[in-house]
Amino acid sequence: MQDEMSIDKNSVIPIYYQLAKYFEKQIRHGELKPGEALPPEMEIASRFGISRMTVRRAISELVAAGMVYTQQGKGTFVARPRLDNVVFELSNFNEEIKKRGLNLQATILEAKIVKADENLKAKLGVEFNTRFLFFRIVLAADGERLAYETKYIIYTKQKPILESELKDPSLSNLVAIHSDCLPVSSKKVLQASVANKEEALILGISPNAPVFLIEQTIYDLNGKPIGWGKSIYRGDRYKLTSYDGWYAKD
Amino acid sequence: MQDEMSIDKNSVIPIYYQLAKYFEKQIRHGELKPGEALPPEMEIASRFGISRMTVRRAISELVAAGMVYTQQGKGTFVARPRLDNVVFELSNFNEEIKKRGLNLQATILEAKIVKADENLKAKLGVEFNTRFLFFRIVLAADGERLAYETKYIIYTKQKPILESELKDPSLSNLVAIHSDCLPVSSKKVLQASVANKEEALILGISPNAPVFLIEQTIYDLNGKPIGWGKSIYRGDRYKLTSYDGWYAKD
DNA sequence: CAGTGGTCTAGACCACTAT
DNA sequence: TAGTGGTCTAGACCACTGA
Repeated sequence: MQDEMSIDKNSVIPIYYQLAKYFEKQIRHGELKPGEALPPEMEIASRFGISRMTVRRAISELVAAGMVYTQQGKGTFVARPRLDNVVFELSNFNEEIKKRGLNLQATILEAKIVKADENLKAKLGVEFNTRFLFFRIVLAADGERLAYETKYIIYTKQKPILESELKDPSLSNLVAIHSDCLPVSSKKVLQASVANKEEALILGISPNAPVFLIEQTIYDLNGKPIGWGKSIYRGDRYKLTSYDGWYAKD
Repeated sequence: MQDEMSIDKNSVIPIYYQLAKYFEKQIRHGELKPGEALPPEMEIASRFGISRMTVRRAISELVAAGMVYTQQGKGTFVARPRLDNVVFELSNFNEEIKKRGLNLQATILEAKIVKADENLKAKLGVEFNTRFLFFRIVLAADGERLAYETKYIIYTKQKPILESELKDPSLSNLVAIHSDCLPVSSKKVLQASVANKEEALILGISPNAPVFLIEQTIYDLNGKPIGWGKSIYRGDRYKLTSYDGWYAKD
């Protein structure tokens, strides 16, 4: 029982962090198995000679990581990893490309100010005459065209539009710059689809080739839609990956 | 200035929770804008007549929600909502269908014990003679076939396989039941694809119709793969939705 | 009832930031 | 140097659980 040696109270590393890592290691090594209880908080505190609040801080880290759960009046128990929550992360396109060391290129096909038409009115529920910044861009990495994006952004300020702004395909930034609205939430819908003729031509793939279709709507503080976009990603060049359970993060 | 009225110290609702909601409301109503500072912790504590630790607990809730961030030595500031992290959640297929009030049906097409072939050996890196439980199922809702799944699960126990077990298409449960390994992490890769002839026939769609293809690998504590599965979802019946930013959760 | 986790206090010292 | 957030303590009382 050299538990106490695992915690250095004079270290620059916080005690709660050392303690959390100590239990995390026990769990990862199988010394504490799912369903088993951790020692009571007071026992941990006295065993390591630290305060109960510090123990609780450590446990709250493990709770946040999904490795343990607490039950009032009963104790703290090792959780069973949940692997059935499918969470796919698609990092920002720009960042993703740059991370791979590729040369990102954004080509603006069209950019203009438009008034809401029937289609947009239905999608966003805006008044008929609302003005929008509309543009279409193609994203390419090392000369290969990968994505085609069509976007509408509410346009309330009179600020001129800089070409460089359009090359960062982040809807929320553009909304922040060109409207008085503050974008606070966003809904995206991802579908599997096949390229139509226009998309196939623009992306240099054959019609009916598989693509990801992402529709994004951006909302302000009041839940009012203030931007809409559609993105087509080449299915043969793009994958979404999801890691869950107790991923390592040491 | 009736701030103090917003906190009821005798309520059953914890003070830190009331305080967090108080600031959340200020932020949502635009009284505190992105970039602006919250009052110093000590000032909040004395203004509401509570302890600084309780204030910190409240702020940590807001930090976890992504609504504020702290900077040591400077202060606590309202965050700008991040809307560019695309995170698609696909809840467990069973739960999703049941939530919609549909009648879920799982049909087992095939189920047997197999030894690892070259393909599986390459994918999972296991020894040649490892035995696997192999099965294929079709998932349908109200008579309509929606998904087709092929799964391999390491089979170390001699337990008989119950038909009902196979009807819950959760890989991790099956691994837990039929192997000595503890599944702790999972990797899933989602692709846009088109149905091949076999898949089209089984799902009752036309060949080359768009589908989601999800490959899942399950790992044990040591990072050793202990299960693999491939799922085909009808693209015309399945969408993934992502909400981010400051979503409401009152 | 004893034992557990949940909340809260009133201090303390520290590291970091700005002036 | 003054002001901020980060960590930690040694208590306290509460709500919930199970024997």
